[in-house]
Amino acid sequence: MADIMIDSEQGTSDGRDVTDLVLQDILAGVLLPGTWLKQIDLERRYKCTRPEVRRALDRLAQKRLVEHVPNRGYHVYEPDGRRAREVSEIRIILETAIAGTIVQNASPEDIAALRGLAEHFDFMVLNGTMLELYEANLAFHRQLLVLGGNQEMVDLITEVRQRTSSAPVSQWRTRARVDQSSREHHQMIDAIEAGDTERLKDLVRQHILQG
Amino acid sequence: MADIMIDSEQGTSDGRDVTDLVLQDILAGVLLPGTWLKQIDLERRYKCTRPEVRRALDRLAQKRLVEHVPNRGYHVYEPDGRRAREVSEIRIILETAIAGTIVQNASPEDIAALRGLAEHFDFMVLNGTMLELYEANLAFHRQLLVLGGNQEMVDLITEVRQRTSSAPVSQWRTRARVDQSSREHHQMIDAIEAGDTERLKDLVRQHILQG
DNA sequence: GTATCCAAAATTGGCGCCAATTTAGGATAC
DNA sequence: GTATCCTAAATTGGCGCCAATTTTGGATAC
Repeated sequence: MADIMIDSEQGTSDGRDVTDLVLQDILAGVLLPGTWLKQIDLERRYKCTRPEVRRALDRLAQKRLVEHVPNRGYHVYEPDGRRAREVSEIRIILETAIAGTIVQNASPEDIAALRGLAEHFDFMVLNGTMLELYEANLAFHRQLLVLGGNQEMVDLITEVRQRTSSAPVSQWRTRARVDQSSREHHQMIDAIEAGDTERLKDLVRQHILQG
Repeated sequence: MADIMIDSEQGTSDGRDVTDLVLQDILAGVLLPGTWLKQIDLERRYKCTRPEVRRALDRLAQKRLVEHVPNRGYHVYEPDGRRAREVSEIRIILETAIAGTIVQNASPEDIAALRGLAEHFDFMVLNGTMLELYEANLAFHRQLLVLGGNQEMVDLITEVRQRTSSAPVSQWRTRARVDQSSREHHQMIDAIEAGDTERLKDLVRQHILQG
């Protein structure tokens, strides 16, 4: 079993549990696809106990972000093109289906809030870490989806996005890709403001397929 | 904490893990909404160890079928009308979105297989336990969804259906409801055979809203 | 240099145990 | 009869430990 030494360490004292911390490191590209996650290494890395590590790994395995191999341990799943395509298809279906409701529901305050989040993303492009960028993107999209009025769908899409290793490092490989994401956020808001459901659908579709 | 004595017991020797067994009992209405699931009771019921119980409960909590209350334990979630409606909406969106692909992809062999599963459901109406009926229904719907060509969606919908306490006992309260489900299965197959996508969509919508 | 074997080291898996917390029931007061 | 308090019993939470399994690296043979 390959022995990957992990340098930086984070404790669990900030109220986030180990599952979140491991997930962050997967999404940030620190724990690369294929990496074996040794329980004793994770204990040291995240300054936590073995049972906490085990629970986190089991949860991530249930979400299929990591795979459990009995007696050998857990490793980060390799990217799977089929899964990524299928997830994108699901997202397009769901997110375009609620476009009309979003347009209908959006108040001026909602639109202002979305603008704020889109601008926060822009700020993070220039000033933030990759993870901060990812979280700003997620915050924007959650806020957008909330306008669809189906909380289960918001949670489901948020969760489904994590199912593939569409880590930030692979999602935004170039500055041009990041800038396109940024433009599309603003264009989505414009479409909502203009009450243009079809335009919003097109933008959502394009945005998801870009990633 | 209410003390619910559970009579029947099942071991884990048949290869299914405790998570599945608990889930079955929730779906079968044996473990009712609101029931506190005491770890030591589950150990006895399923003839397994505490760590196995804990893992199962954590997994079910992650799926939001049970709620974890720190230091008090886990209880089965009460039915939530909002969640059930939202889940139905999600299912309608997804399952009607792939209706066209299902119609396109279905070979005569596929249609025959679906007929077999629909007939199996009919058989279970007359001869099976509630749980067997539930599983026959699930098998039919999975097979139907597989024709949509998106494996992630099949798994997702299967999982999402479990998110609400749409237990068999509540889904099919009357024989009339069961019979309607049975008729609709066959009508869906007829629509697929006839290449009638719109008809299939209507039936899927009606079927989901009925439950 | 490559293949095989073996023993030590490393790691996983899971059990037992007990501290921490909650519940239940009896005693007491009003 | 109801409310409050207290204590024992019950239960949860989590740690330590060690058996089981795998990996690693050195020795040996070809």
